[in-house]
Amino acid sequence: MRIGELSKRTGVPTRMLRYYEEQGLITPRRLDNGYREYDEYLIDRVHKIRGLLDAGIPTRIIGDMLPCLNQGPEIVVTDPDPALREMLVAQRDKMTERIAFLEQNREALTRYIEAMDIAGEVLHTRGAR
DNA sequence: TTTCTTACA
DNA sequence: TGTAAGGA
Repeated sequence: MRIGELSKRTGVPTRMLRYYEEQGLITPRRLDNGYREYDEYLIDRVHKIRGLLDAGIPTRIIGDMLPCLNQGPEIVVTDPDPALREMLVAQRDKMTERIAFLEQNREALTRYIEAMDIAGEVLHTRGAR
């Protein structure tokens, strides 16, 4: 498929798909006319990239992680890189902090929504509109 | 019509 | 990221 279809199927703007390519995150083939040709599996890859990006992980590290993403639960590491390991541990810790932060905000939202519902109940009780 | 590259906001 | 230019 070409970039337009991949964009529709992943919800990622073509602009970003070209950017990911620039960063070495995806490498589509080229058609004779120079158009990019993407394989089906890249849809999943783009989704994973989005997930990591949304989690706040820089594209540079995502590039290092990519080989792990394509493998299932049984990850096979051929060349253990101590430096990369350090980066990933640091990223994981940041992610943990982020999750805790999000949980707090989720609770705050829940409380506010409840307050709104209560206010709504009052209006109904009064028969107001 | 869709995509391409480059470049600016 | 969005958008514009100038082609194919």
